[in-house]
Amino acid sequence: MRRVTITDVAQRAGVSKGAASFALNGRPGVSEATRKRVLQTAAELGWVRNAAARALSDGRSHTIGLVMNRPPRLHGIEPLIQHFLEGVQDELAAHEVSLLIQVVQGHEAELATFKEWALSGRVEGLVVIDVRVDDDRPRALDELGLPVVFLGDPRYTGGMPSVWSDETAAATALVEHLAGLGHTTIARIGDRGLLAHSAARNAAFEAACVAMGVTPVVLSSAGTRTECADAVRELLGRNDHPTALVFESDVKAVVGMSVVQEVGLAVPGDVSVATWDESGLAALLNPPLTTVEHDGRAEGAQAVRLLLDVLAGKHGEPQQAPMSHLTFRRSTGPAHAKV
Amino acid sequence: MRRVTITDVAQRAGVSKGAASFALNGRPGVSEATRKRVLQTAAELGWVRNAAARALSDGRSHTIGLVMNRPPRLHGIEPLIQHFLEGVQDELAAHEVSLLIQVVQGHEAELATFKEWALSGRVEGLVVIDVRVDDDRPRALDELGLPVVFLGDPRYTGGMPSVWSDETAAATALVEHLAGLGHTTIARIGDRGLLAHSAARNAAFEAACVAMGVTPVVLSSAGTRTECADAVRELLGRNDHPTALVFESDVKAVVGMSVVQEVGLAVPGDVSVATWDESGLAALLNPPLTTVEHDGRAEGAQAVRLLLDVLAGKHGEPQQAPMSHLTFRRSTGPAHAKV
DNA sequence: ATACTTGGCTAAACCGATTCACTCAGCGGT
DNA sequence: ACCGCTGAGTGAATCGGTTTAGCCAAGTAT
Repeated sequence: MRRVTITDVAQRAGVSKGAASFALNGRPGVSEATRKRVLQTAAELGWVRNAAARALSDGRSHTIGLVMNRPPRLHGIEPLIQHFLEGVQDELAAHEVSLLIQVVQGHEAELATFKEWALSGRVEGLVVIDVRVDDDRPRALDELGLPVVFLGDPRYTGGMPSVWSDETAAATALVEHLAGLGHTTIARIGDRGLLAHSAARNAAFEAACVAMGVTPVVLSSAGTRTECADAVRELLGRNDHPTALVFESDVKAVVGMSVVQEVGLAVPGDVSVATWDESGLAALLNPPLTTVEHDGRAEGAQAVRLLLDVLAGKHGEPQQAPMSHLTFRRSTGPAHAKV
Repeated sequence: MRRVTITDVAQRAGVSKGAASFALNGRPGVSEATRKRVLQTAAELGWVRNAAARALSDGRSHTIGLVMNRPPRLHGIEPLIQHFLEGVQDELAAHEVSLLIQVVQGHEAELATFKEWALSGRVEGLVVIDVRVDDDRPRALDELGLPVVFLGDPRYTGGMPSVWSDETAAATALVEHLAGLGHTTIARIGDRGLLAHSAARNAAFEAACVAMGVTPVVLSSAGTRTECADAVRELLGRNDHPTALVFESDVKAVVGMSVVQEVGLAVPGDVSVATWDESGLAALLNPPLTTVEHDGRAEGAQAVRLLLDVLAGKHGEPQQAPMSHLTFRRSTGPAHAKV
């Protein structure tokens, strides 16, 4: 059984191909009566627009791209990405745009994908994640002329359109909470590789500590879970080790807490633990974790809205994502060992 | 700057459009000298084949699809899926085929996506994951006539092409290990919703227990992490509670171990713990987890190879994935409480 | 009554590739 | 010298839409 084309619909409805196209795309040029008739015959015949033909003729692929360049075997897809993708798809579906995802390994492969996509016209725009502080993708993409929205601080994207979150408020609230519990040395175990959001959290954390008069220890060497474990082991081996640990993600917090146990310390008795980027695990652990949560789904939707605006020719200023939110749980408690 | 088309390349190389196409696609019909000249000019001009035009003219989209219908807010993308996607992409990249991913919520939305893709010609074939024991997608896809490879036991796919793993060997080895340690009641906390691979594991686990003379307790109600925690809490509250717990994934094992601690029991002192589907977390926990691992990446690549075979007109029998592998770690130990 | 607009529609060009039906030159065989 | 054959290459049709130029009838202004 042959596929139904717009010509079939037009014939059956007794109009020309062009008129059918107008009707099916909601443009002026046909009477309401005709439009209705065309739409109905299309439905009857089960017509679905051929994606390739449309892309070829209107010069737009109606597809946006996303490259996941996450070092293999290091971190799994941290759970955040799923919520993010859900938000992306929700928003795209509402506008009948598809998402092309490419999983690559390595920076070069990522840039090559961008170039191929741009030149083959496969995507009209990109959402770029995992912005780094020394990121060269903004420049590369600017050269390619491919519309793009970054997920990260505009400071690192050359002012190109982006969605980012100011972590100051959450970091301050978290540090205030811990300082209030009597902690005087607090460590943050961040990612390796200087991801922009990680760097922003580092800075916000450090500033908050200084403001509260506590000593910050900031580690940015824990990209992998193994490195995270090693970092915590080293931290806790110090003489005056920190009495509170703040992690970059809940999975890393799990790893960190294992190390705490392993060296014979208790949470929160000896060491308090908190984390960013929680994924539904925090409340179920023992003890439940204090977390800074942000809404990955909302960010995904927001990024797509911004990208679609840019594609529609609007300006596309960087936008701030919804504020992160702090939830207190039992993993943080009074520091009694010292003070 | 206009995009470079094949016409540009043909003109510059002094041949017809048709000849250029032959040359660029490695088909007979042009001399070696001409082919080389065309390829070189294409490279010089930076020509990249327009995806839409090619799809339209040769009637193939050179794209396969994958729908992720994972209930939102329940489990995150369990880590396995990332390795799987990596394998998929590796294999696809080698054949210049793209991957279209759609994240949907709900069964209806998934079927609608299949239909839309089939009718719009957006994808040539599908990889379908998370096969359930009562899955109606095989029938639906058969009706649509869309080539597909399932990731799951062929019993549940109506014999359509699939990649699946026989869990018998791994389950037997695991149960033998635990029985050898003196455990006489062993529980398996599986997923809700009767995923085919989960059911297969249940069955293999149960059979192995019977063969070894130990009492199996099989729960299939722990789809979400919360449900998993509740299930474990209930299990450990029983009079003669199981002394060994086997989980469906490492993240669930983490949740389960929290509950074990919470009720004042120790791992592996009072309760042994093991898990399937590990994602790099198992070795880092305290204690490190005994695991049944399988190679998601290899499975992804294998599924794509099979699908490409099917698309090439070959027959496509169900295939077995590489065997799972058992790794012993400290989370499993002797059962001394009873026996 | 004539000219000018406007709404509704048609016919044809076009997007950029692939593919098919041919032509043409050169070659070998008889 | 003629015939057929083969390999190289051309030109046009084609895929299924979108879009543009233009036509016609009805309505409005003059």
